[in-house]
Amino acid sequence: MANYDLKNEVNDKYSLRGRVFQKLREDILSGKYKEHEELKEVAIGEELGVSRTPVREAFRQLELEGLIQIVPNRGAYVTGITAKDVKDIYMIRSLLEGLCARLATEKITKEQLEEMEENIYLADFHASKGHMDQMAELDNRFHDILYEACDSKMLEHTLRDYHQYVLRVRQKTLSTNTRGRASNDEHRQIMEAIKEKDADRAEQLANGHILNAYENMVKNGLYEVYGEEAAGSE
Amino acid sequence: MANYDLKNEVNDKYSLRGRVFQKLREDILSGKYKEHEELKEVAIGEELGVSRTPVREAFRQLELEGLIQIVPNRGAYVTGITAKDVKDIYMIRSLLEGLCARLATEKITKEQLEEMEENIYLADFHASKGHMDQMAELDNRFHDILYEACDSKMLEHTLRDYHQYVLRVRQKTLSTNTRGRASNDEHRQIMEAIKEKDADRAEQLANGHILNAYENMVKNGLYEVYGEEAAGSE
DNA sequence: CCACGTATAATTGTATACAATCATACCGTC
DNA sequence: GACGGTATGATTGTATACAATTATACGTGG
Repeated sequence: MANYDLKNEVNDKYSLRGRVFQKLREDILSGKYKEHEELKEVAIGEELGVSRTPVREAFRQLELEGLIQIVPNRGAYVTGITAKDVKDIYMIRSLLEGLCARLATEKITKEQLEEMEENIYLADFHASKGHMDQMAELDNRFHDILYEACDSKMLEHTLRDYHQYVLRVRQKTLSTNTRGRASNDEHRQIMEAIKEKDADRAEQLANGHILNAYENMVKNGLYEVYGEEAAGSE
Repeated sequence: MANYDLKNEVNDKYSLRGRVFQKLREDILSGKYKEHEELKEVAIGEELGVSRTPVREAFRQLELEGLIQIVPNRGAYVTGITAKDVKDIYMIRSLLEGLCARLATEKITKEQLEEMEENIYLADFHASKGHMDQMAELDNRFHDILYEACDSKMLEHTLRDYHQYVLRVRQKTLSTNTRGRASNDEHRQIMEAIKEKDADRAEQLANGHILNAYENMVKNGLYEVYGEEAAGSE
């Protein structure tokens, strides 16, 4: 559980610790540091041109974010995500995104609804052009809007955490054109339910949307991305 | 999102940082440090007989746990929880404890089931004697068993986080004898559903159990505990 | 050749020194 | 007297020095 004040995300940009934190998070999520790789304080410090102190503090944060694991007097290791973890996260997310959509039905602002509409419209365009990077970007943004719209700091934060967490795995999942289109269609349906103030339907759709994303991911070879361990773990 | 390896809870006992972290968490949860109170690195350090370094690292962790908020170059302040936050947490927990109970129906071990049974039996005894401290303890433990039983590291961790978080507020909520008994009865029902492998019923019961706990809390004056801000915030 | 123990190197844990930032109080000016 | 600026103190941010712990390599004895 982390960082309930989003302002700190801004703050983090202005301290060395914050920059180290963000950099390491990005590098772990992007796969630069692989699972079980050891992160050494001095090495990271030298690479970023800072001393051990901010690095250590960043480590402590990364540990609580679940991205690394610190073994006392030994070191910090990039956390392994098992296939079961991923499955569990999607189960949890399914429920919570449903709740989020339900709450958003009541609380969403006109501006947020408009941005959603634009997002979906744009995604249609990029889908037709096969622009996969933009599709992924828009997909992320759609969910972000939903998280904001539910007007619950707690829920928003939890969902962001999970969403960010699975990005490690998702990576190229959306890169099949068919899923990109289907996903965007589901976004549209969710938006329409919200627009029509049908909270139950919005919840159900958001629920299914996450489960579909998971199904698709499994079908398209999550197991190749997170090789041996993930496949073998359950 | 935090500390996915529970071994670290053990580790924490053996480092200064870990001890500082635990001590501060306890003190915040118990109310020794009140909302918006400023925590100063040197003061805490002197009080615990350690230097600023472990204190700072503990601060970073507490921030990610949502217990304090760090303002750069200013200081660390105990986080305020609004009434809406509490409500949202209970909504989220309701869903997730339901999921947890459902999963536990499949995965629970014989030993866990036995401990549950014992827990409920003991709670009956203490309820009849009016031992409120023991009741609270057993209540916590019941949920812990459930979290373990679902056999999902991710879900277990998330639920623990939230559970711990609301302890700040809950404090004396269980101290009405009537809720203590009712709560334990609900525990029994959940356990029986799990025993009979009725996952749907277990989920539904766990769902309701959390919502009931919330209802009761509101009725019994959450607003007195978390005075002005909590009451005014929504 | 293997097992065990010791020495050494590498790494983390902690303390402290110094730099940067922010709040406060004081003083001068209008 | 009010406003604004500067100086001073307090507090956090960062770097570095030192202590403790752990892993590795080597050598010795069996």
